[in-house]
Amino acid sequence: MERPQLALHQLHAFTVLAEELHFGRAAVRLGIAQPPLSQQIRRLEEKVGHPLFERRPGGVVLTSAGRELLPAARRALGEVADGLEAARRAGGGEAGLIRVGFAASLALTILPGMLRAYRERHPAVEVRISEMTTAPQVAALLGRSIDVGLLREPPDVPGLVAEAVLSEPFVAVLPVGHDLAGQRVVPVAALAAEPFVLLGPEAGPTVHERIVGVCRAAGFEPRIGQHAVEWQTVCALVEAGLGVSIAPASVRRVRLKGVAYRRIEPADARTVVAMCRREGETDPLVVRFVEVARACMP
Amino acid sequence: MERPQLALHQLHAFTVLAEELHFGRAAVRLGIAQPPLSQQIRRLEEKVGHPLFERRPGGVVLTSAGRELLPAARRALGEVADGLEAARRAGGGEAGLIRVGFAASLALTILPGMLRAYRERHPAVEVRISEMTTAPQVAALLGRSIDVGLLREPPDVPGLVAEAVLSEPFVAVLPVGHDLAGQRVVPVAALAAEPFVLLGPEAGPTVHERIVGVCRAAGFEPRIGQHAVEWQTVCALVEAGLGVSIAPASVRRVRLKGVAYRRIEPADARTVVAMCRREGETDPLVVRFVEVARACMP
DNA sequence: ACGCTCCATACGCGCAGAGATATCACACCC
DNA sequence: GGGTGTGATATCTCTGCGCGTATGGAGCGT
Repeated sequence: MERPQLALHQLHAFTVLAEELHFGRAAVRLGIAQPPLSQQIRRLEEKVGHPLFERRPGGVVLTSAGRELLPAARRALGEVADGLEAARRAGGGEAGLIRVGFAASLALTILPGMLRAYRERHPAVEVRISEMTTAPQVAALLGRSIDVGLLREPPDVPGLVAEAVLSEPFVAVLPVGHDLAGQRVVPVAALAAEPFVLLGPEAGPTVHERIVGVCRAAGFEPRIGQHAVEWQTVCALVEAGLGVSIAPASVRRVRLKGVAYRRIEPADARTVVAMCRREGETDPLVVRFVEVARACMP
Repeated sequence: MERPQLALHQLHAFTVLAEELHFGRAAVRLGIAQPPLSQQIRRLEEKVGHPLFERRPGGVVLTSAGRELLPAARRALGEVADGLEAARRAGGGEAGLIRVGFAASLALTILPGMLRAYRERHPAVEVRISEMTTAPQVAALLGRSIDVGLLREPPDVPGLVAEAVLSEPFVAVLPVGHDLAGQRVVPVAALAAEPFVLLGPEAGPTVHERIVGVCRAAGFEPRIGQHAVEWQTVCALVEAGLGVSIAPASVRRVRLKGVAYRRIEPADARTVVAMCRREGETDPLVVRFVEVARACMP
C-alpha cells in the first residue's frame, strides 16, 4: 500500500459539495467560507489529476471522475467513522472481543454464571471461550492468545497474576446403595479399599493431584478403577457402580438419581478456583471482565 | 456526517505498525525516522481516546481498541485507493458510465455497430442506453441525464452541438405484389392514392414530418392508413397489405419475404442522423465516445 | 446596461504538525 | 553491571495548508 495522498477532510468537503452542487451552500454546511472550499476541491482535483466537478452557471455538476470517486469517498468516510466508534467502544470496554480459557471442570460451576453476568453488562463484547487445562492456559496467557484464564489451583508464574474466585470443599461421590451413603459425613480413610473413578490427569493435572493428595493425607493411595474426562461422566460411572469418587463440591449440580454426595472428613481440604490474567493488564475489556467475574463470586 | 478527525496517513502508519509490531521496522517501511512515527501513533491514540498498542519489551501488541480499528482502517485506505484509481480511470476516459439516448429508428442502423466498437475500445465503460425521441433527448442533454443523443434531423438548440453521423435517402416500402414493385425506381407521386403505414408522430416527430414533407413536395397529402411505433412493424404491416410506406434506407435491413424496397424519385430527399452533445463538453468519456462514433460512420 | 449570482483568484495570517537529531528511560541478557 | 535494543521525550525547523477578507470575472436575467 502506497502512502495515502488524499486527506479525509477534503473527501468530506467533496461529498458535501457533491450533495449540494453549490459551493456557497456546501461551504455553509461545512462551516467555512466559500474560497477555502474552492481551494480544497482544487487541491483534491490536482491530486486526482482530473476535474471532479464541472462549473456551470447556477451551480456545479459532477464529472464522470467525480461520479466514480463519490461512492468510494462516502464508504471511506463511513469506514473511518465506524472504525473510530468501534475502537472507542472497545477502548471503553464496551465492545470488542475477549478470549477466555477455562478448565473443563468449571463448565459446571461458575463459568455459566459469569458469562451470563458479563453478557448482560457488556452485550457488545464477544466472548470467545476455549476449554484448556492449566499449563496451556498459562502458555496462552503469556502468548496472548487468551486474555483471562479460569483454572483450579492458582499457578505462581512470573508475569501473571491470579486471584481466587471460589474455594470449595471436596465431597465424596457414592452410589446410593453404598454403605457409607447412609452417613452424613464420610471419613476419607473409609474409602481406602474402594475403586476410584477420577478425572484423568491429562484432563486437568492439578485437580487430579489434589484429590490423590487428599487420599494420601488420609493414609492410602487411591486405587483408580476408571478414568473419565468430565465430571458428568464421573458421576454417571459412580451411579453405574464402577466405584466411588472425591470431587469438588460443585459436582452436586450433577443431579443423578443413583448418586449421593457426602461431606468428607477431614473437611479442611479445599480446591481453589482462580482467575488468571497478565500482570499489569490494562485492557478495559479484561479489566471489566475481571470486575464482573469478581462480583459473581458466591 | 461529522467532520473527519483522523488523518489517512496516520491510519496508514497505524496499519503498518500493526503489521510490523515494531516501531523501528515500521518507520523504515514508512520511510521516516522512528520518533515521528511515535508521534503519529500518539496523536492517533489521542484522537481515538484510548491506546491502540501496548508497548512491551521487544515490541508492541495491539490493544482491543487497536484490534477494532485495524480492519476499518484497512478498508478505508482501500476504499480511498480504489476510488482514486477509479476516478483517474474515469478522468482518463477509460472507465465509468456514459448515458446515451437514441431514436428508436436507429436501433436498426448505426447504434449496434457504434456500441460494439466503443465497447471494444473501452471495455471498462458502462454504456447505458435509453430510447428517446428528439425532444426528450434535447431536454435530457440539457438536464444532464444523458451525455450523448443520437437522433434524426439535428435540432438547432443553443448549448448543444450536433454533427451528422449518417445521411441516408428514403426508399419506398411496398408489398411484393404491388404494381410499383416491378419498377426499379418509384416516383413519389405514384403513391398519392395509396394508404400509408407510418411511424406515429409521437414516436419520432421529426422523421414523421420529414416523410410527410416528401409527399407534400410531390404534390399530395399522404393518407395515413395505419400507425406503428417501430420500423419492423411498419414493414410487417406493409407485407400484410395494409398500405405502403416511405422510410429511411436502413429499413432494408428488415428482410421480409413479402416486402420490396425501391428507390424513390426525386432522390434528393435524405434524412440525416445526428449525434448531439452539450457544447463545450470536456468529459473524456463523452469525447472518446464521440470519436469512436465518428469512426463508425460508413 | 446594469446588477445579481456564483465561483475563482490573490494575499496574508497563523498554526498544526511532520520531519530530523539528540537524548533519555527501561527492560533484558550475558 | 555494562551492553543492547526498544520506545518515549525534548527541541527545533520548516512548510503545508486551512482559513479569512477582498477582489475579479463570467454568465444570466431584467
